[in-house]
Amino acid sequence: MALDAAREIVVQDGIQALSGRKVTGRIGYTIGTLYQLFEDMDELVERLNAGTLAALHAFCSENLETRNVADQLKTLGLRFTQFVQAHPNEWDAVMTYRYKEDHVTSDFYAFEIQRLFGLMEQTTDHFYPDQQSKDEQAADMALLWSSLTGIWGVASSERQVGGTLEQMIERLVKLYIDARS
Amino acid sequence: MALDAAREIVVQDGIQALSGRKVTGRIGYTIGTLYQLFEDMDELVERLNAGTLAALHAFCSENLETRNVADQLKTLGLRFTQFVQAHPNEWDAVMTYRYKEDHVTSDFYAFEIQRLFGLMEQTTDHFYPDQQSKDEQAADMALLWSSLTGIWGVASSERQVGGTLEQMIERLVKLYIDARS
DNA sequence: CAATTTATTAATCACTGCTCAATTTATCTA
DNA sequence: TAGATAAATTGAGCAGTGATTAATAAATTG
Repeated sequence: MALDAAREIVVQDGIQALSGRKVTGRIGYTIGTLYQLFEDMDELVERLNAGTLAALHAFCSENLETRNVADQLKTLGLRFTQFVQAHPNEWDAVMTYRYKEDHVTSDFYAFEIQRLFGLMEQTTDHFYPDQQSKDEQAADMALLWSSLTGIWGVASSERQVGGTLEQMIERLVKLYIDARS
Repeated sequence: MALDAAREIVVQDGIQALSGRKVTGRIGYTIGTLYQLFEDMDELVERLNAGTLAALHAFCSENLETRNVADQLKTLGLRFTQFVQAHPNEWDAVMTYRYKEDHVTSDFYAFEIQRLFGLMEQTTDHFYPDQQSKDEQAADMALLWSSLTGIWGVASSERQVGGTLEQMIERLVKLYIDARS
């Protein structure tokens, strides 16, 4: 219930509008109860964001393997764009929420990130045929993921430098394919 | 005085530790005075961050043109790394501070961003010889800048996926050069 | 000197995350 | 069923936050 309410608030008004009292108020409880459920707000948001990443993975991975290999990465980029545009505030929460200084990433969150990396690796395997180039691939995937998130940051700051989110992601994918083909 | 004090706080304890009362307390004033100087905290932080961007530009641009053209972009990437590592909290403030919903970017801030873009264009001009490819270049610069910021985000989340900041930026620059050569 | 303008204060408001003793509700046992 | 134990829930309270504003203090005028 708490997580559902939290997601509702984020979807409607963004992560900035999320507060513990709003969450509990929405489900007919008071603030104290929330801290029986979660250690702190960080944990609540981390669970919320893990759910968003799971939804992104589900959306990106459906029927992906049926496509021809060459276009899989482009499809992945396009689907990422579509998901983020369909869930702007939830994605904003994933990208911009700042955890406390001493926060350590939970396993369930790391799992979702890992799963997304796996999806990217799966679509780029043909660029890295031999086994010893797997480190190269991992580094490239990290680069692609970094760029993806960076592009979102710039594209969502409205100043419209560099074109739309879709255009920029398309450009990134093409740049990568040009360099690795 | 206020901006200096604010920078001190950010340098020492990070943007999360910045508050209006801390700033004014440090210079022997009280909170009310701060709102005579700045409309709100957004304006204070924006001026602070503009100063950081100006310092980055100064550091990146010195003696850059004396180097051979082919290595200028690599140098730029390396200097970015050095600056960010030397000023982690100030750069974190630039990257992670979230302005209010209705905040519009000030001219002095846009100027600093534009100046950095100019520096990048200057080092990549040889990839875009004819005039009609200038739009391509602008889009590529936005992509590079986006990726740079994204890399910082991933590299600074300590989980050390994808290597160090320096390694990832080097990889980005190489990828770009590979694709555009 | 007196009037006016400017600078500064500190109380106040509505929030936030978080804690914890007290209370209520639910479950289990004799 | 009655009583004891356990679990769930409350809400006041703390220490902060950004922002406002009437009152006060200081500086600058004519």
